Amino acid sequence: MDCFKASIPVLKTLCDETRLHIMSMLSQAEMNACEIQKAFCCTQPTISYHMRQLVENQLVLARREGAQVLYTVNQQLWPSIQALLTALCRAYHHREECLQSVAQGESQP
Amino acid sequence: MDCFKASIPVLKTLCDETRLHIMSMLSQAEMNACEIQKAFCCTQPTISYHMRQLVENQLVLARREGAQVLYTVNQQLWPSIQALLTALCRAYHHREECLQSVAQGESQP
DNA sequence: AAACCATATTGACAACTCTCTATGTTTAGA
DNA sequence: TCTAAACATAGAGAGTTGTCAATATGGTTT
Repeated sequence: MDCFKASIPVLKTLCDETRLHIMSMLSQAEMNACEIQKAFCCTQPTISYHMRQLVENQLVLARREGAQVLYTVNQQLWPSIQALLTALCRAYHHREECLQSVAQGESQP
Repeated sequence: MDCFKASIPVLKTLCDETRLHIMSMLSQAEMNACEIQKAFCCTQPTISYHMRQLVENQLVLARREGAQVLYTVNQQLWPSIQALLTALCRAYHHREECLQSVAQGESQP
């Protein structure tokens, strides 16, 4: 009940499309902000802003290496997060399929 | 990657303290909006607004019974959600304990 | 029908979020 | 030491969110 309150900052951080995309990129490989930015059509300060959110809320770890900062997902949290995201997307797509079937006049399985 | 995009509406819905509290109440028992409201110090329209978000985003199911509307958590999604919330809170509290230990000059386990 | 209870909708407003431009800081190499 | 690359910060503006008071709707009971 009151316990769940502690998870709000993480949920707030996750529910942005850009940050979610960054998370999925970082789950594949360690990257610096410059590489990350190339996947988006937004400015460098915007990416910097999102990286700050992700790091401050423990979703991503950062380590300096020379002039760059290398980012990785926090492996302590990522498996649980990924599990939920996968479940949500599965549920979503299942529902879409059902709606389509209905629209086409098929009977639902 | 692109899949996760579908989960954003659900995450946005979850990341509000009031709605999260409502979810945890509904996970214990079916309730109507009136009962839910008693647990909060906000107006009826505000609860109505939150219930709409929860229902529209499939987190909660609603069924009319006479004058009232009875709400339940969507059991298809709740287990995955609860698992993440629990994991996040566990991680959070573990971190808090560590910070406390450091503050007290103890050695971390 | 009238009064009442439960819920929904509308419009307004303060607070917050995300994005940008402009500028600052840090590090590496010429 | 100068320059360039990578990243951070500050301030401003548009859009979104959560809340409220006022009002409307739907169902029940008298």
